[in-house]
Amino acid sequence: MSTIFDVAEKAQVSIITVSRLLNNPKLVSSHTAEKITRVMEELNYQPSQIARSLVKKQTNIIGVIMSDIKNTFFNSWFRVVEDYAGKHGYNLLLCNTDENPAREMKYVKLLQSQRVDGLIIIPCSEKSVDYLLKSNLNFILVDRILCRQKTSYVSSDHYTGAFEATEHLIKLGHRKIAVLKGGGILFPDIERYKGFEDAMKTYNIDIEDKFIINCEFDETKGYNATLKLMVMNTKPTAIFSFNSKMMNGTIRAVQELGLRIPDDISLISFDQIPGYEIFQPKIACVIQPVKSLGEKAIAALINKIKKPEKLKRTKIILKPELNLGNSCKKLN
Amino acid sequence: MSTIFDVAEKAQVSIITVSRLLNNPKLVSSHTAEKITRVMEELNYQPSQIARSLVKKQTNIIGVIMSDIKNTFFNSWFRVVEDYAGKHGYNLLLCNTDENPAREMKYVKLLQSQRVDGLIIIPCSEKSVDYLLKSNLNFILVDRILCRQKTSYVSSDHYTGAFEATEHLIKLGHRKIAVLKGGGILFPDIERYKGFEDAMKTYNIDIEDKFIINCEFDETKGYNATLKLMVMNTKPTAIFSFNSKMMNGTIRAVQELGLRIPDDISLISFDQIPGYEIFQPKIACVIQPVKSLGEKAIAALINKIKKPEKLKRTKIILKPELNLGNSCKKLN
DNA sequence: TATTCTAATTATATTGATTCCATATATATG
DNA sequence: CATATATATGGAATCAATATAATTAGAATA
Repeated sequence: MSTIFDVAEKAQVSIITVSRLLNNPKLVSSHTAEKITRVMEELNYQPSQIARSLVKKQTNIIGVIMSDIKNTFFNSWFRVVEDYAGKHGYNLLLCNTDENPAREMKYVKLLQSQRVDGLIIIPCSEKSVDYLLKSNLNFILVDRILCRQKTSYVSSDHYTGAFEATEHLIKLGHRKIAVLKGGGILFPDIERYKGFEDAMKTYNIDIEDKFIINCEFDETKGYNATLKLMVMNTKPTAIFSFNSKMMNGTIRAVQELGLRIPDDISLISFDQIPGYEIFQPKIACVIQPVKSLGEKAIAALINKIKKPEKLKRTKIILKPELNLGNSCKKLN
Repeated sequence: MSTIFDVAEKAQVSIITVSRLLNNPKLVSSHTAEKITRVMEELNYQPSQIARSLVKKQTNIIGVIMSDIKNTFFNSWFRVVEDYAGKHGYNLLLCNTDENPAREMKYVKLLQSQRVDGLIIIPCSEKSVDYLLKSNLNFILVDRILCRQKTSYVSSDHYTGAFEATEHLIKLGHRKIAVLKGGGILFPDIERYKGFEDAMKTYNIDIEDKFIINCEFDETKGYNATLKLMVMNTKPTAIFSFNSKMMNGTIRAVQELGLRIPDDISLISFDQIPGYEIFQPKIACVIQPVKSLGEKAIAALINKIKKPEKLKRTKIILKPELNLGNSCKKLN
């Protein structure tokens, strides 16, 4: 790989002149500029971002830490972030944690070591966020609000999303509503359950413990839970899943049992299931504002990077949308 | 952000001792090591990969250029690559081109500028590959073989995949087979069409021009093409789509027309459609060996980075698998 | 003609690490 | 006791760029 020295030597100028042509071409005479440009092309020269970053203390790289890019919600979100970042001259180092706190911490330190200009993180552990707060890295949380008093964040209103989904079922006459939830550790999980709980309370409906199942956002566990639910003496009339993976499991189970949707069981879920556009019935779902979640987060982060003196925290909560589909039956 | 100087000063040692502790701890006395470690924790010190990279001429970053991470095939593949790379100490800079050659070229130069140790690319343009060949960057092509005589690559056997899919239809008695293909520019598209063509020739079946439609791998175009196909005087009995997006469009169209799969029309596609596991009927498909495509590519690349003297090119072609599903009808 | 100004170019220091070589101290060997 | 060896530490150069300040040359002004 050729360096600025090689270019300078071959063009018979000093390295500063080459550097200046790259950074402030107006200050170089057109004759010299032409000569240098020719040499740069001959040598296939690309300036080293490494050396540049060392002096400038700025890498033009933003780190992205998330759970799993295979998840439709996350990869749609990521593309929004990438496109926006690209337009502003930033590139993205992508790290998937699989909700593993140790892996998350490892990645945080690694990105700090890489001297990324900033960090967008969909965190799974408070420990990494604490660490980030101690470091002086610019970062913004997405989807999951932790250390609420100190951090910048952009998130969906999980509470309201769940409240409205539950209310929708209640207004259709459902009383026996089962919930497939996570382990109660992640922020969205907690908020969603609160939303469900409050909706039930608002309409004076008792929550039956046996209908509330921790499936850890896992497809197979959703499948098993559904099988169990549907052989109970008093079955639920509706199942509310806290993500699309568990809903996938539910649909498989329901089909295996030969039940019809929504005639035998009503279904509603957070996030669109894959294949939503194609298959019948369309499963009702709470849709998160992916585009805004991406754009507002990356915009706020870049803003923070460029104007570090402006210290106001970003606190954005976006309302999700309820998509009714045709998987919920009106009970008489 | 504190530096090695800060640590050295506070611990009252020289910077080399600090550096040595990080790189070869055995050479530092336990007493000094302890002292330095304490200071590093106090200062929240993480060594600068930037400075390190400058001296070592090695960044531990691998660039990944692909079409679109939203596509299931690509994101599954990416995770395989990331997990393997992570285990070997590499991080990934991800770049999505949306099949835009200009964007691809921009990213190639950018990654060269970032001095990535290597590059995995699912290319859309021969120009970028030519440029890479002129540069001395380590790189490997995935899925799409370009400049075959000079490059390293890992790809599916698109030809055989398409041949076998076509043969499957033929053996079920289909003669009027429609094909939804791309623009005939991308390598997999060309190979797949050859496979289809050769299968038809092998069984002495004429290919009808009106059944071969360029849908540019686009869902809406697949939808429109299907609508058109199904109102022809002589309709096809089967549709073979070259990717899952166009198949999505086909399914939507077929459902809108009130046709049953496979009774009224048989369907087969490259790649699994989203929701494959859940919905009936299961659409027959050619499944590419995602895991191998990822692992073999990243393994070969890392090998090349670590042993640059070993100059043998990697040339791997992996056979895809035919998944029969229940979307193809046997004609009598 | 001397002086001032502007445009074009360059010398030197700096960034945060590693590498290579040198040195100091302590212990072992003859 | 002198010398050899091992262990622990440090000095200076280096990597490829930019920043800051300095210098040179030519044109404009007094």
